Amino acid sequence: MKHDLETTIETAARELFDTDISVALTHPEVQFGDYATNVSLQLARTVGQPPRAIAEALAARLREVAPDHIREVTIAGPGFINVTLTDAALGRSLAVRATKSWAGKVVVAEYSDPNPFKVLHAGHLYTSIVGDSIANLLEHAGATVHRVNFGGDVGLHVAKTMWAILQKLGGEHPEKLAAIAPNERSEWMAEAYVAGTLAYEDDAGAKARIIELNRQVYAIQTEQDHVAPLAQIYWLCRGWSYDYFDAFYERIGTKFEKYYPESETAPIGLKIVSEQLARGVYEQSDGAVIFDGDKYGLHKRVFINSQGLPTYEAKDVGLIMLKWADYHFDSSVIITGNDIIEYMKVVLKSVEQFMPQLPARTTHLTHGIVKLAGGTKMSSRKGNILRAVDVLEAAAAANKAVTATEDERVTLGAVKYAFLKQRTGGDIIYSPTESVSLEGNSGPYLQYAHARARSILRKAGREVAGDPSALDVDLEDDERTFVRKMGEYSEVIDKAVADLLPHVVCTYLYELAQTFNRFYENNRVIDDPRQALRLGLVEAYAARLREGLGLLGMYAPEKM
RNA sequence: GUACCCGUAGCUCAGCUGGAUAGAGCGUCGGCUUGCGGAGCCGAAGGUCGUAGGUUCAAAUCCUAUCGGGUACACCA
Repeated sequence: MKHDLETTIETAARELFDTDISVALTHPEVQFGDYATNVSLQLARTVGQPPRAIAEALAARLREVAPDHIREVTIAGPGFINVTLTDAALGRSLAVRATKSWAGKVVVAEYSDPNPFKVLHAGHLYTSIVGDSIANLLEHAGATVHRVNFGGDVGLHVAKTMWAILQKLGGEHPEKLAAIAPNERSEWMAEAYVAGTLAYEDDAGAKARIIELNRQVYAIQTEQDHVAPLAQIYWLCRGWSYDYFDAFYERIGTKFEKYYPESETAPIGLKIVSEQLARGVYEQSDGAVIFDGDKYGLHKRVFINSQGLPTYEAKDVGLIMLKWADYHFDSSVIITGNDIIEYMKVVLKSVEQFMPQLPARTTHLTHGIVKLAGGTKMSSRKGNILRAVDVLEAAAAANKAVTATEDERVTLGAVKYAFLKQRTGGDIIYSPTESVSLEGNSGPYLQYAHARARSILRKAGREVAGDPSALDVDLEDDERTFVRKMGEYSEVIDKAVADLLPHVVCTYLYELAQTFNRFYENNRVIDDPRQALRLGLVEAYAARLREGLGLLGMYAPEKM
């Protein structure tokens, strides 16, 4: 309907004024109608007529063309054209589905990216939730999405943790690891990382040993050594980290089909960068291999250090190659923090020099960091971080205090919604007491709204629901406002998918629930003469809430 | 220093491919329950959209400058 109207106006503009203009209808405030456009204001200059005159001419044409869809066309203000649909046409808008704009496309979505041997902090929770929702949006639009994860199972952070582990064990004694209970492992390793990092900074002897351990860990990987005591400790603790990640992802309801450890991408990156060094893409500088981004308005970065070890840059080159080999994707979406925007530009620019189709298919989406209210900055280095579990537990405590229930699916919904309702890109201010609120514009508000709608349908019984998209009665004002809001659903989803912005869904669902709550405050559904119609509307409403919450990775409860 | 991002109500944020009186939530104050789920609904107070110019019939939205905050800029990830 919307698209038809836009085309109609564009055609009319061409015929009446011999001019091409792209029309994008908007939803004005209810008082003005269902759709509005300001094309006549835009055309006034080129056409050389007053905007209201242009509007009148276009309005007249609209009235002729679609009398069965349009109830009224009015001109308002300086020259806005406002269109009010017939109730039947408005009802038909409920049957419109979101566009399958990604149908048939293969997408690799990389997000979360925690490092083994380190703790999962609030930022990982945030990036995982955002990434999961974006992947959901792509899937909903028809894409085949492969969710993958990238992390450093080699590197200095591993060596730091390993150093402290050796201290704790009193040497290379892998057998002593059996004494660590499974539920204590992640905490035990997190402590080791903090201790190792402090030692690296404060103790020259420890620093030298850690650097040596770093080299040894690389060697364990390249030689696939599973026998030496140090190697046994490494593989066991590495496994603990992945177990810990899997448990966390299961808890928050996301799942990856593949981890790409840096140990796998590093040798490939090293090989590719070395090959392309010979072809002049990369160059030698002070003993290292760099890419000179200055030529492209970017900056220089080291891909292979002067010891011949691949840096993160080369590992990322290897990752791109592996993803391509594994999936031959139409699109690769990488979701990370803002801090690596410039870094990623350099890496992609370098790959563009020898495989231009890969960067062309890659989209780097970024988000801000999670800040504690009050401006405290978190550092896993110092150990004064807000861990992912801390956020979940603070939310659980808030939920319990308000509702006396402990449904983790509701708690998780509160956290996810609190993070997702803000536009991706900026920093998130997290306050344990306020951010994860259970009222107002919050996850539980929407979950409660769904439970409430389902409750109405349950109470009414199964025989009553009709198909509101085929309604043949005139709508009352409150009903009409409600239907109109529901009719926007597919447009909103299309927009969220086009921009890959989950908060668009959040904003809409909240407005939708508010619209229903206002309707429900003043109108009966059950035992009303208009029960059949209204139950149909409630059913359509509940379906939208459920689907929309699903896109956000949120559970839509029947009761709560 | 260079580049990029951000500055909208007391707080946290929508709105930003220019358009009709700048919207929510929280907080504050005041109402609604002998009714299908009150985690709800209604109302009030609260804003020079950082500042100054510019473009335009029209600027929170585009351009320039400036102030403030953040991030990134060679062997960490």
